[in-house]
Amino acid sequence: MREILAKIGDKWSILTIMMLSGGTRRFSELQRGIEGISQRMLTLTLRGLERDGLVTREVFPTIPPRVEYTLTPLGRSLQQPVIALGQWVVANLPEIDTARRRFDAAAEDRGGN
Amino acid sequence: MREILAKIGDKWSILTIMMLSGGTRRFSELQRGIEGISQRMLTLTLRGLERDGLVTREVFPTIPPRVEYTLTPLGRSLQQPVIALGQWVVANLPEIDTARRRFDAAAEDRGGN
DNA sequence: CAGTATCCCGTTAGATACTG
DNA sequence: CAGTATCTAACGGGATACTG
Repeated sequence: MREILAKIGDKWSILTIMMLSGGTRRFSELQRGIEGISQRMLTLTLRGLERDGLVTREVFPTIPPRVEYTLTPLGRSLQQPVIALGQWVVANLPEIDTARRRFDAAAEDRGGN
Repeated sequence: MREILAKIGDKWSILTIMMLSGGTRRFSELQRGIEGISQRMLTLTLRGLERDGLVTREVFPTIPPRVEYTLTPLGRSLQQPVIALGQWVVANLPEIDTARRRFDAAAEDRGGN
């Protein structure tokens, strides 16, 4: 369970699932949509999701090549929780930021590093 | 947002929040409840959650010392999404496991190392 | 009890270069 | 386009020892 949570909860996995919630996407679309992800990490993330049965990978042998990723039914069942989490983060980002500044300022006062 | 997700999505944070969903807990209770966490990681995780305003830390200057951790309102607002995620994992663990074995077996066939 | 302080190693992720 | 391969710096996290 720890291991599954670590994988599902992984930031790249969450962002990828959020992207795929909008429907089938190509590799390059995902990379453009997920800010900051490297080619390597996108590949590894997609392989992991595929392995866990959350995503299917379909290759079109055209030139140039084209690969499409789609959520499986299992993957879609994960949408609700994951999107809820994502929305929570977006909604509460300002409050977290404030809390951090307060915490850091207090640490500073106590003789911060 | 990436950074917040990375922190929230962290396995220890999720498990800690799940533990604290049951109410206020002492340091040692948390350590016993979260299987596999080290003293160091529990301390670091709690500091992070405290910094982000999700958890409060209350020290009782008794002998022996006693420290209690409680979810803040912000932390409690995170309960729903986090617990939903945890429940999804528990509910779908078998299916994920099956998918993995299938995937690994297929890789094996294709000459997987 | 509830930490803090070190040491240290394995994994991870970013950058870069190459390919079917 | 959609990867794979390789190298390396950074980080995570365990073990251990010490303390208010």
